[in-house]
Amino acid sequence: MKKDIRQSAMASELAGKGIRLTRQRKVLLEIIENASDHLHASDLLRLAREHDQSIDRATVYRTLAMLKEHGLVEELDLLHLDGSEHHYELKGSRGHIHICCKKCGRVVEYDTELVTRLEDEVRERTGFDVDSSRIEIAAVCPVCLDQA
Amino acid sequence: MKKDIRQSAMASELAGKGIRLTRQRKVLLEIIENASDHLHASDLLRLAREHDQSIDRATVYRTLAMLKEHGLVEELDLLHLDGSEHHYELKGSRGHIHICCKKCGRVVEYDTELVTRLEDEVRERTGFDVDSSRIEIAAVCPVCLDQA
DNA sequence: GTTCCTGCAAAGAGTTTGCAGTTCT
DNA sequence: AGAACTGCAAACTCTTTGCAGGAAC
Repeated sequence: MKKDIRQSAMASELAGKGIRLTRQRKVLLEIIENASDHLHASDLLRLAREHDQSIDRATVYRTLAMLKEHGLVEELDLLHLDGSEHHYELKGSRGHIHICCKKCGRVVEYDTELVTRLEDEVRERTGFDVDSSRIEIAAVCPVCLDQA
Repeated sequence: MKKDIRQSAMASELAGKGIRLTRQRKVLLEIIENASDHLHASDLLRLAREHDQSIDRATVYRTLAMLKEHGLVEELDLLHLDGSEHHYELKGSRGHIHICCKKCGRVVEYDTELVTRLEDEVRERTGFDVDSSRIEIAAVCPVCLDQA
């Protein structure tokens, strides 16, 4: 019993704004929702084409831009440790950090209450109305440390 | 009495590594050291050409890459709120946060002990050897808030 | 004098856009 | 029916590279 993409949080969010759920977008949303990694546009295009050969690069970029604009995905660049493409992930409620290994390229996520603390402190001390934050750390992972 | 660029921290750091201080690099280093803003490559090129018309784009990119490699400048992208160019700033000892106003594009820096706390926590809890961190916050500044 | 660095020009990655036709609601 | 969306192809922005000559140490 496969989950219908039309019932996902993303899709209903979009439906409410009069945004059409096309065949191509169904494929893309499904991939993004089930992705374990941080995809970039070319990953997404490749995966999408496994389902539908005709999906175009432009559609992928336009869909990502649309999702970003509606606050459903977040753009990362992971410190450009792996080329200069942008990576995308579902926007979650809790703020988290991306830790990128400079040697092997592995990216792990880390949750901490300090992110919220930081945002609160900025809000209080600077008067800026904080919308979102992006925290990326360049490091060397334990596995690579052992090999050094 | 103008400060000699050869005595700057950056220049002596480079001299120690056998890196040549060319006419072009003197101009670029001086601009970067005195910059109040976060420059991007095209800013830097434009400013450099006011001093020396013949400086080439490629030299600017190569110099920035060299400085980054030697840990003298840091690359930022400021959440791509203002196009997709990379911004650069002198690498300071203390970690700081960049807060970017989504309306007017203004970028302010904010220092807090929480950055160090965060890095320490990541080190302890994940076993990653933290090298550097980049924290960027999208927000609306007080001035723009008033106008809303 | 040798090695490193430069300008030039061309290529490369990643992304965006205009347009004519198609699909969604 | 009408607006929104798509594929295609071309354009565009930012950045990198090969090469032959020039400058720093």
